[in-house]
Amino acid sequence: MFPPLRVEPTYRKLALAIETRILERTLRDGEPLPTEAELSTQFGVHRSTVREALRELESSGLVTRRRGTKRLVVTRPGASRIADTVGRALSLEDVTVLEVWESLHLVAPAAAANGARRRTAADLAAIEAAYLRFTEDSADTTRALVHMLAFFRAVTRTSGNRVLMLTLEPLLKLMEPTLAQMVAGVPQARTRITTAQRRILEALTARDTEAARTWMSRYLRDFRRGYELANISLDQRVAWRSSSR
Amino acid sequence: MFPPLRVEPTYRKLALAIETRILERTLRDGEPLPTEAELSTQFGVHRSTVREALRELESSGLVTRRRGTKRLVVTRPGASRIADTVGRALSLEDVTVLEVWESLHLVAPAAAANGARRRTAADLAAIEAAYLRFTEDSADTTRALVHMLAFFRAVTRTSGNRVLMLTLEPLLKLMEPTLAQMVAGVPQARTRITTAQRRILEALTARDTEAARTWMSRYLRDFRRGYELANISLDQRVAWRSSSR
DNA sequence: TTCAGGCGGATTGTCGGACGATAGCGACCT
DNA sequence: AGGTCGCTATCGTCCGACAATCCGCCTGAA
Repeated sequence: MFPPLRVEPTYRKLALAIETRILERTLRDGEPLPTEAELSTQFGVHRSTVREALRELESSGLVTRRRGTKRLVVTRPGASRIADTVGRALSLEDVTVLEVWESLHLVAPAAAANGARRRTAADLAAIEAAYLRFTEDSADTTRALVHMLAFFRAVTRTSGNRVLMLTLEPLLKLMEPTLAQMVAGVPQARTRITTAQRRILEALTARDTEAARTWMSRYLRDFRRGYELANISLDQRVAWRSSSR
Repeated sequence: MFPPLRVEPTYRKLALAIETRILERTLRDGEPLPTEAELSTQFGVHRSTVREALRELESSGLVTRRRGTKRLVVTRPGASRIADTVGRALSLEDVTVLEVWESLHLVAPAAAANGARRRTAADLAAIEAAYLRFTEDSADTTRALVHMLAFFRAVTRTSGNRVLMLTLEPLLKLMEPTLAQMVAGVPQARTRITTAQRRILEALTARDTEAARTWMSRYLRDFRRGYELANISLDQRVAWRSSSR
């Protein structure tokens, strides 16, 4: 018996070849890719084929085009791109708000606890900045939302674990719409959020692991309570709008 | 002041248009995409342009080609594709084994605890199957590894949280190489793994939330210990080989 | 010297068309 | 009914062209 031999089309081989170069750092972050014509002659294939390969790489975020520029440059697929990919996948799986909330409730308190040990002064400053911005802008739901998310990110960053950060991002993006609904619909939410954020900040400042964990957990449980008050079902599927990027 | 207007190339608009149709379920999972020529005339663009858009969708896993077939069909980007994407990103971020281990140590025990409440008989059967296969094949490192991962997946599935499952997958993929090294290098690992897996299985059977959490946590701490014994540094970057898929 | 502006070449985006390979499908034969 | 053959549609790749525009260079003015 022979293994089913699979013939990959040229554009895929090409994409894989370039991807490999990027993964092994032969092509490094920020470096411009060769021009299409150059790749075309180097690999001995037609430019159309090269372009198909490039679209593949572009879509996976390994190369991007800086705004208003022509050449493609090598990039690392950042958190926001991953969030898009994962968010889309989760939304297609009909994942519910509850599942996302559960996951957030798993990640964030742990991150906070970790952060309480490792946080630096700079970390604290970033968190406080987000906190302050929230208190200032809490009237405007849209802005408030942005600052809430920033708070989560800042706290998670203190954990020093990039996997957590990358995991967090899609969760936030998926929570965003319902969260906005909740904040808009529950007047008392803003003060509760402020309190919780302050407590978390204090705990991190004091390097109090357990307090950080507890308050973050409480914070998130409050979300859940807010959902009930705002009459938002946790069983609804997460919303998703594909970002044009 | 005008907002910097961004002109998207046609292939991107096209990809976005089709993606939208998929996201909103106008094009459903399993359905074949129209042919390139058809799309070309429908959208009034050249076939090359269509193809570039298709490569983009293909790369993001929204459409795939079944083996030995011509037409592209609409698909949901499954766990393994997400794992690829995330794994690649993490590896490019120079994430360390420790960070991945930490994340796994965060997700898996929680999943087990959740699972202890919700697990069905079928879940248990799946877990036991993985467990038994491991005990049988534990001599062969490669096979043993596969069964270990299957065990994780099965346990996580009981949590009923698809976000966790999707989160787990890249972690496992990233742990795999070092895990293999560890299992191969530490003889006593196999019995310890067997014990831990049995305990976890028992806890899930008994619906004992805390025992499930504890044993899963212990199991993972054992990994860490095994790493030390096998002289594998937790500070090394995770390995990654791009899968041709 | 330095900076604004203008010019030309290089590069990308899109198009028209062509052609071989082969998957899919139906007709045909047994 | 089951299997085989051959046609056609569709994909993969290529050739070449052309407009838009980004980029770098050169020039002229302050």
